[in-house]
Amino acid sequence: MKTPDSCCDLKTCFLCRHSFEGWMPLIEANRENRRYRKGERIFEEGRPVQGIYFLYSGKVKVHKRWGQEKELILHFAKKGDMLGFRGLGNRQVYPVSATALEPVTVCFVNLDFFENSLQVNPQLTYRLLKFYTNELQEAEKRMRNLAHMEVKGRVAETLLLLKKRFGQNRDGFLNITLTRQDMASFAGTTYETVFRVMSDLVADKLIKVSGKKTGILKEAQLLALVGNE
Amino acid sequence: MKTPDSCCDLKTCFLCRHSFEGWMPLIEANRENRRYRKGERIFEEGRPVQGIYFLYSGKVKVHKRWGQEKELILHFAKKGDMLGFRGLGNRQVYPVSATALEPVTVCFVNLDFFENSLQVNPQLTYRLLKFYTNELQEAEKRMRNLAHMEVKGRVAETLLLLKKRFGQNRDGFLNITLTRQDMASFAGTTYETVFRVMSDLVADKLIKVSGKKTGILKEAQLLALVGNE
DNA sequence: GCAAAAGTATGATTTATATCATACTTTTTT
DNA sequence: AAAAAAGTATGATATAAATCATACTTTTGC
Repeated sequence: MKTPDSCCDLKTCFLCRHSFEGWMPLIEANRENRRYRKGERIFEEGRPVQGIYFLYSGKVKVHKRWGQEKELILHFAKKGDMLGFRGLGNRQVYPVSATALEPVTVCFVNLDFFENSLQVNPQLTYRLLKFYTNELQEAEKRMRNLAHMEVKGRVAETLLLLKKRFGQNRDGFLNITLTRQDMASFAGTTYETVFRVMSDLVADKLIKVSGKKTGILKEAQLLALVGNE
Repeated sequence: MKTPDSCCDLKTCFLCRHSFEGWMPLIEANRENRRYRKGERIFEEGRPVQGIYFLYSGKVKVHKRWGQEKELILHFAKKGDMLGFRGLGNRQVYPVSATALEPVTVCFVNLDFFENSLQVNPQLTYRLLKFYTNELQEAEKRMRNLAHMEVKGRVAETLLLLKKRFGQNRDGFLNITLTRQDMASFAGTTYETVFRVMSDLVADKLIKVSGKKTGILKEAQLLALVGNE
């Protein structure tokens, strides 16, 4: 059942990296491995916070609902990322959902244990604080972009972010395949518009598309579309 | 020079509230009172982070540039609020600017001292972490709204937020007056559109406007415009 | 393995909202 | 106190992007 990189080694996750040595046995005692199939919810917006998840394999989207129909994807998570930390605030419900984009394995620790870990490991709290600051900066930058940048720029930005986060393989395709709908939900637009913008980008040879794979050809020119940061 | 509520009393600010007793003399030694006139910059996006500010009087807008012309206002700060904390991340530059909307007094502590305070006061770090979590939740909620909510809803939401943050006086007017441009920059739209939407709201008797004062008449109906959260 | 559901591709149409233009008023600066 | 700058008010026009409509393809569930 346990494969080397789909299970906690007590060394790589954020919690383990920033807790003091003596705390490890407790982490080991409190962690729990979980698996999810593609499309499965890891946690759901509005539900009470259960705990924090550390992603060991597979990719996950973190998203927030609007009405019945629409959603905004806030984050694409990969191996090594933390999930559920957005729920640590005063309201003890998840403000977002997380859904597996592929088969996923996580290490789960419940909220009480995580809170205890914070109390006992000041460095963990401090590191997490720094992490949050960066998240907040990112969020507010994207917020401004949603308010003022036009769709083409936002799609270009999305592609660049995907390359940065997931990289491209030797064929020059992104190491992640998303539906147009997910691309749209991240860029804050509709899937038809994503389709049109990407057609333009293909025509201009800034990107290539083959089936559901997308590759970035001219990063600099995409960056130019994003404009002044 | 020192008036009772425009100067640090070593009790009310976030730093003082969450530091242990013995740390107070150091805070006292390291704090610095500063004043700004209306329209003056407290700190500027892109500049190296100097430190953290605690607002003692006056109102402040926190905003982020887009290109030459446009900006998005992220936050309206008032007495008791912290400023500059968005700059605590890895990049040691302010990701936003802060501008006084009225005459302002702040208590300033430099970055090194604030970082030391975090190291020495785990409870301060923990409290700040909780604070950030809530900020991140707020930011991501607004992000989703900018992506999917229509302008009328965003303006309604802005008015409700202003009431919640600043309250209304006995005449039923908000305790803050903003230019249409600032309203627009917060709602992520143009000042002409804000004007039109507010005209509608006045016509429907949901709000009242007198000169530059705005009052909310029917909160429930404004909330309905915002729609499902 | 087949049916149902989800996703893709595209053109036509509509609509919300930005932009432009202009006149007037208030505030700030000198 | 006068001049300049910033903000307000409003209508006309333009446009980016959403919505609608339809056909086709791929994936998923039973």
